Amino acid sequence: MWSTHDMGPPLRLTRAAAKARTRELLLAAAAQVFAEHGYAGASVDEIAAQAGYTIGALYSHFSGKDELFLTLFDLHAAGHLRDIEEIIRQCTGDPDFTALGDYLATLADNDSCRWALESEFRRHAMTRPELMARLAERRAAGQTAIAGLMPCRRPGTAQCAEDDAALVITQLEGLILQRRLNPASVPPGLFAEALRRFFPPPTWAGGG
Amino acid sequence: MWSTHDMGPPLRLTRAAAKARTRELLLAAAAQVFAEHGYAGASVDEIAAQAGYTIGALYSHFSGKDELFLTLFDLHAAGHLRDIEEIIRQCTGDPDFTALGDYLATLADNDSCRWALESEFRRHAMTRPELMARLAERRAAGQTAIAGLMPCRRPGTAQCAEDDAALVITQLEGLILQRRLNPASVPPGLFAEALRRFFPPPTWAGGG
DNA sequence: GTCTATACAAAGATAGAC
DNA sequence: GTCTATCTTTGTATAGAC
Repeated sequence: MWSTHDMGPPLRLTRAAAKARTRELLLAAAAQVFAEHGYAGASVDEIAAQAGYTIGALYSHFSGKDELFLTLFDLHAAGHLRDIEEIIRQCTGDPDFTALGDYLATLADNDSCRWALESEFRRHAMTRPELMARLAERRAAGQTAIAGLMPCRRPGTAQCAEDDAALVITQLEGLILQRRLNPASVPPGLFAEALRRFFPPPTWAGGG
Repeated sequence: MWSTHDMGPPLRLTRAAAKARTRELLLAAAAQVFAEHGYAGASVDEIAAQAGYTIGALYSHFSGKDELFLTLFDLHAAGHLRDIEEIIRQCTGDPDFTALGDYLATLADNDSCRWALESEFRRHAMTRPELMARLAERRAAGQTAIAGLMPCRRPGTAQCAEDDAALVITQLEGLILQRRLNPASVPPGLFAEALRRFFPPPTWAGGG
């Protein structure tokens, strides 16, 4: 036995690791609560409780509600970029976008709180210039990454690829959000259909 | 003189009209405040003050914050449908969508509070099944209206037009929201470009 | 590092005066 | 129909015990 009390094995977590774990739990809980109630409607009390702690613990990790929110705001920028990289990876070897369409539908269906949270970020940013700039910046980065994939309609103009990338991103994002509201209206095949419009196959399928 | 006091002309508004006017002022103020702070962050006090009244007046017109929000929610559904009708009207006689593109850009630029409010409606609906159903229903109506315009890729299937309409709506809406975040990334011409992808011209412009 | 207790402020809603 | 005053709840943040 390791101890006089029935504690099981000594926690293998170092103090630093334990602290980091608490922080992660708080952030995950915050994501859920902010997604459900919005920034103002979320109470730090509920966030702490959702994570299995009390406000005291929360305030020892974050200066307050605002820092918690801004931390999530930036964390989700990273997640957004990872998604785009995954989408780009799946583009190769999936000429008719069936697999990628399924992936995007799954992306919409999982993480129920994620898209509500993104909507809250957007609304919040819309009335706060400094957040709006940060959001625009992160979206521009994603757009440039997608632009590298675009077949250029009018070769020679880089702007053309950027414009097309903006179309792809807003189209896919719009479809994801619509699928969350009404899954039947956006079957996985519709994602593929949308993508085929932007990335036409190298060979023409003459109807007949 | 009309009165012993310096009141100016007797208000031409009937009592019913005056009441309706107060109601409209309160609704307009509520739209602004909900857009800026979200549902939970908006205080009925600020809404009333913004309209030029106090809470007492507000509560004589609405049962509370929730009824105010839901009334706006349904009012904006009507505005949404009017937009779509206007878009459809502009489609005729605008073969390359230049005018319609400008119109959509203007739609994004005006009513700064409107799109923040729509984002709030969406986020709110995402975690409330009954609101989600109402929102999905109103969007389905708009989609069907657009579907009537679609050239059918695979004639004979009505589902095809509905699918294409879903693509058009999510694309344009996504562009409008992106333009609000960063106008430079979505010039008016990009709306036109997007529309041309869905409504190809009857004659092919052979590159050359 | 986490919890309990608490100070302090803000907001939703109601009652009654005018 | 609108305003003022008030009740009550909720929530942020802090202080101090362990």
